[in-house]
Amino acid sequence: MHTTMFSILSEPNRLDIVEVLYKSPRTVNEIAGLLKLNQPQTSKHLRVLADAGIVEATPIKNQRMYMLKPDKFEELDRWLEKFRYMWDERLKRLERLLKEKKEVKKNGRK
Amino acid sequence: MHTTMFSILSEPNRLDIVEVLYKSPRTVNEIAGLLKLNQPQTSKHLRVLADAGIVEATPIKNQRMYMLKPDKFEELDRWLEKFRYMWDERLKRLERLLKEKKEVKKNGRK
DNA sequence: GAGGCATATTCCTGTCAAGGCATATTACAT
DNA sequence: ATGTAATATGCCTTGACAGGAATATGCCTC
Repeated sequence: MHTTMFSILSEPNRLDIVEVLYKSPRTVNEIAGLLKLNQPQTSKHLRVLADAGIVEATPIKNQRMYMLKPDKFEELDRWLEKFRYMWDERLKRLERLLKEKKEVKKNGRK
Repeated sequence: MHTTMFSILSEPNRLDIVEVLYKSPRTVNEIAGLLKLNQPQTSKHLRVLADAGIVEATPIKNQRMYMLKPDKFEELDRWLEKFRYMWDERLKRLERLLKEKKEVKKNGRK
């Protein structure tokens, strides 16, 4: 279900975290510092993100390095694929082409 | 901001509405019927979707025909673009290629 | 193994948004 | 103009969830 992905990213701070991690992996305190969040809330958001598989952590020394996991984004991308027909010009051209062919057929039958 | 798009689609019934409208435009009652929602909540959800520009209605007789608007989906798609590097194999191949070129350069300098 | 950072968890509180139900509005037909 | 079907809005209650502050846990270093 995509609703979980959506609801998780609908929280502005979490979206910001994703935008930060998209540039490079970060520790909790780095994230908190960059986004001016308190450490506890940062940890909480990261927990939510991690539970959803959007993010993963690898321990390094005393700290935890968080980074994005591709899977959920890929999933979302595949879902969006369905709607691409609405604006994809190549597809529109294809449609026009098919229409023309139909016309030709019609005229041919006359 | 994409948070609005996300928060709107995080509501399961609204996502369902989008999935229905993706197949074809529908009137309010049709949607309510298909998804077994009460008419008032359906109207409310449609209002939210319309206010966000995800959906638009055209009056036809006594009813309102709702359909998807491409813009927001396109926007979302462009946003996702940024993350595509994470799984897109073509890009990974490209990266490898660039790396190889670097190596060649290095060796050439020796 | 004690002290010190880095991170995680808990409890509390307030806010916000969805559902249910009643009702209002609009557009059409006659 | 009045009745009627289609849709929209208002009000209320309830549940979910984010932030704040305090505290707990984990993991190094010495």
